[in-house]
Order: sequence, then C-alpha cells, then structure tokens
Amino acid sequence: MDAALALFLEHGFDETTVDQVVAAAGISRRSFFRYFGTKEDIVFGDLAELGPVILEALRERPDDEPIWDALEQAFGVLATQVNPERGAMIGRLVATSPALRAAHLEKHLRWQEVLAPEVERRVSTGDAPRGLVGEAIVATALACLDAASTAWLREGGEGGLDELRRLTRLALAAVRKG
Amino acid sequence: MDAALALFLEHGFDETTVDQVVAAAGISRRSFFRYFGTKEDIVFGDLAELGPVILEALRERPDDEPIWDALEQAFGVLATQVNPERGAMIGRLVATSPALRAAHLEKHLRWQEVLAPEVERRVSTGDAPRGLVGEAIVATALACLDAASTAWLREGGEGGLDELRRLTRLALAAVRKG
DNA sequence: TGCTAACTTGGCACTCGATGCCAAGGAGGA
DNA sequence: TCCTCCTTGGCATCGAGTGCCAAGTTAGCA
Repeated sequence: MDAALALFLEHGFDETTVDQVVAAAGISRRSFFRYFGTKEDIVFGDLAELGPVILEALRERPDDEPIWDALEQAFGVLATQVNPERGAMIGRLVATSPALRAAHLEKHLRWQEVLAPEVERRVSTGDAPRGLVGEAIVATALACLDAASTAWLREGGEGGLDELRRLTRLALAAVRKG
Repeated sequence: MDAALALFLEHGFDETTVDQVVAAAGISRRSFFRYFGTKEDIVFGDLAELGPVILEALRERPDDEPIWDALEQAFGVLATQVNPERGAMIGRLVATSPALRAAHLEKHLRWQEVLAPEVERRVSTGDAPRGLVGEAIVATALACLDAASTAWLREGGEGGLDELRRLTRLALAAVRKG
C-alpha cells in the first residue's frame, strides 16, 4: 500500500499501472490481486467495509434523537477509523481520477444499503413506499459530507476535522432551508 | 443500440461482451468503439450530455422561485428527452450491474458540475465557502430523484411519470423535515 | 462521367486490469 | 520425519479500450 500510494501521488492513479506497483512492492502481480480485488482497493482499503461500523454507531444513538444529529454522530466514528492525513490524501486522489471517483461513489452506495433500513425505522412515516425515505436521507447525508469534503480540501484542509464538521452542518442547513 | 439492449436485457449487462454485441449488430469491434466510448455508453447514450439542457431549463425559471421548485421544473425536461419505457429499462439494467451503477453516478456528477454554479448563484448566502451550498443542493436533488426512481421501479413503474414526481417530492419532503 | 479529397470502416497488434489453474515452496503440527 | 495447509508466483486467458494503417465508400467538382 505504501509503495502504491507513493507512486499514485507522484504520477497519478490512472497513469500508474499495477505492474509498476508490484515491481515497487517486490511482489508478484498474482499475489497483488489476491490481497486487493481491484486497483482501487489500494486507495480505499477496508473503508468500503465500514458500513456496519457506522450502522453500529447509529444504533447506539437514542431513538428520539433528531435523525440528522444521529447521523452526524454515527459518521463521527469514521474519524476514529481513518486519520485526517490519509483522508485528505484519498480526497486528493479521488479528485484527480474518474475511476477512483466511481469507486468512491460505489462505496457510498454500499454504506447506504446498510444504513438506510435503520434510518427508515427511525423516521417511519407510513405514507411513503418502503425504503424511499431511508434511502433519500442517507444519500443526502452522504452528498453533504462529500460536498463538505470537497470544499474542505479546496481550502487546503485548514481547521482539521472540526472545520470539516462545520462545513457538513453548513451544507445540510442549506439543503434544509432551500 | 437496439441489438445491444436486447442482449443486455436477456443475458445481463456484465455477462454480455462487446464481441457479442458487435456480432449481433453486424459491425466491427473497432467501429463500435468509435461510436461508443465505453460499453456503458450504449445504455446511457447521450444522457450524460444532458447537463447543459437541464441548466438551460433551470435558467429559464424566475430567480425568486424557491430553489427546489425550480430544480423540479428543470429536471422535468428530462421527461421530454427520454421516454418512460426507455427510462424504466435503464433503471432496471442499472439495478443489476455495478459497472452501470458507477457510470450512472458519474453521469450525475457531470450534471452536478454543470448545475451547481447556477444553484449557488440563486441561493447565495455568503457565509459558506464558494461551491459548497450549490453542490450540496444539487447532489441532494439527484439523490432524491434516484431514491424515488428506485422505489418507483420497485413498485413496477405504476402511475407513470406523475407517480415518479410524487415520490420525488415525498423524498425531498422527508429530507427537509428530517 | 471521371478524378480527387475526405470520411468511414475494419483488421491488427497492443496495453491494462482481472481471473482460473496449477505447481513449487514454506510453516506448523502429529 | 512426514504430512498437511497455506502462501506465492508463473502462465494462460479473457474482456475493455486504443493507436495505426490500409481498403473501401461517399461527396464534391470539373
């Protein structure tokens, strides 16, 4: 991973081939694909599998907490699983590669599948088709988080995670106000 | 396109190779890739390029119209560009293929880039970093549209476009209410 | 009608990501 | 010591996508 990320940052993700990575890492191409299902997995690692972790955090929030507050707290566990520097690096790489952007969005979709039922349960209204409200709310939360991350990176990542949180709340407030 | 979509619907998108498509269509592999940059382009066609069309529709809405109403009207032009049956088929295909889902999300990102500045201009608040609010609002609108489409397809597409519009409004209302 | 320029088509070879199969090693336990 | 399990790497192969070039087709023009 270290060898690969160094190459990605220097030459770009799309311009770096798997052959270059395995040469730098001193392993065979075949072994590489045993540990990383795809080239994109190098960047995201086990982030895609974090859905259940976020869900667990969400489950621990009280039922009567406003959904947006609960989601904000739940996504907070991400900060404990990935340090800010790595997050910023991922964000910078994602911004430069369509392939990585697609993988990033796929990751969010997987989170969404995991989280939507619990959100749906919390806000259950009854008059909407099953699944609609939960999916919409989680997707919106992820969209705001993404927009905030992008803006945060554009400013150079100043202010650390607190600033990122502030931007996320700002984005969400704008959405709710219209 | 007709030959390819028939194959996709019968055998699935991922399971159908470009070679099969070009054999069915009676053209060469090389010519295929001159008309379709990627295999996914067969499904989405020129939909990815529709961003400017939506933008144009959005520009024609009065400045003092609530942003969500303006966006709803703007996205309404999609109905004039793609008939419901084709939309439903695309939706069904997208639901079955990760590759298509990724392409679909990429398409939304392209729309987002085009629409965000105009939305930002309309709701300009001033105290948020440039770009944050516009991106968040457009991404949310697309997320709600997506959730509504998924739910609509789950119910078999009953009620036509009017029902889809109703579900979209429902999703958005849930997001804004929390 | 005949000539030419421009565009279209297809074939070939190649790159790159990804996968299945199999044989060669190495670690660990009975 | 031997047997077993797991890891590793090599090989062949597939499928998407691209550059290059030659052949054919169309269109313009005299």
